[in-house]
Amino acid sequence: MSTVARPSFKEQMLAAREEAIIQSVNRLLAEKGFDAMTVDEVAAAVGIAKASLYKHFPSKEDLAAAAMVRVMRRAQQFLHGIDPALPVLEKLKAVVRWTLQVQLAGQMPALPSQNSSLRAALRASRGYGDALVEISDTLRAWIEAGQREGVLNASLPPLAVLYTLYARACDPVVEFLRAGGQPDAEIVELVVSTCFDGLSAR
Amino acid sequence: MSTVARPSFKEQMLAAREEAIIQSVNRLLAEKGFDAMTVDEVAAAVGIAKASLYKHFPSKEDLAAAAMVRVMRRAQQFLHGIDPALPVLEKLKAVVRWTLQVQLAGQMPALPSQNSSLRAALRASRGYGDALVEISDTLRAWIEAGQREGVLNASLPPLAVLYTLYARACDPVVEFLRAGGQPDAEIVELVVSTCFDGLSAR
DNA sequence: GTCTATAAATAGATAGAC
DNA sequence: GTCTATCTATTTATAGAC
Repeated sequence: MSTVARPSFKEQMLAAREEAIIQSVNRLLAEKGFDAMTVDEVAAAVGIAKASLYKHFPSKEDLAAAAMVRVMRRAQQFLHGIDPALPVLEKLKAVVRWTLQVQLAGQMPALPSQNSSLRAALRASRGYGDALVEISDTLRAWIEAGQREGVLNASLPPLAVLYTLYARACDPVVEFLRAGGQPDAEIVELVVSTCFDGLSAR
Repeated sequence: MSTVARPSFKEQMLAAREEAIIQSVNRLLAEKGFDAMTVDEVAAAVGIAKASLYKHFPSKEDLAAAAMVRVMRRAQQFLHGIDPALPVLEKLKAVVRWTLQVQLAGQMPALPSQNSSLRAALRASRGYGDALVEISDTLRAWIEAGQREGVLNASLPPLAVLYTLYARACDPVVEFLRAGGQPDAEIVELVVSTCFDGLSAR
């Protein structure tokens, strides 16, 4: 189809506009979270009228879901770009480093609170669920390999390891350390270190 | 003063009512966070009219701040009740276990988003700031002792350890693991284990 | 202090012209 | 598609009777 092979000028403009919208939403979701973010703020940040926003996205939930889907796709891209020859431990650390950098860049949307309307929208979103499943499958395979190889603690359920890695992606310790004046590069290494090596002496 | 030595009946009723309010606020803050919590919900949960709430607390921010101050005071009480003879590592693990149990009980208020009106109220609150300082001083002393004794990783800045412990108190991994069907007791031990021993094999 | 009723502001979402 | 103007519901907060 020609629309895939060569998007028309109008389609390119549309896509660019929607990308700009999603970027603003992403930043606001990271700053204040879904509940405190207002559609008026989004419109002001993008520089268009609120009614125009609603021509692109039918609701505030869809707006936020689109931003979260984009983050998930970026994560997928990052996973695909990891050198398969790397040791699994290095792969997993690279993933954590990436999520920390996204956080430090103010681009990691805050977790929606339980029973939020956003949660429902995400569950209904094909793109979000599919990406989450693919990412989880990839990470789980690495985790299980790491446990077989003896580089990861084999007494932990793989699911617990997976969730622990996910939790680092929205770890408030990043915000605490930044407020404490730590440089970004040190924050990344401190969190990677405490995540994989723990607080106890080795 | 007799009001301290023997509170009148009316004062006792007032305190009990305010305690009931704060408990409802605490639960709602844990469930939905400050922004998604409404004063109407609080009034409905307590079973009184909204206007009566405002006779006790002058604003939604004060309502939430009171709940968070109560959590901090509970934490102080827990710290004071820890056996001083325990090894520092056990003291710190006990603190983390306590915060995890508060989370699992649905009693840990969600962190207010940055630049929130609640943040400002907390900064202005004497009770909150004082409790936070006292708790931090106690924990910092234990952390530094642990590093001197060689039971804690001495290459980590004490502040980073402190913030890591604080972050466990609102760690989303608890919610993930619970959704994954783990029993509460296992969640506590998994998080304590990953926090102090890390994900890598030892 | 507790209530009912209401104010005042703001939220998400739409109408309709261009 | 973008805009201005507006609707409707909700939210924080208050007035005023008891």
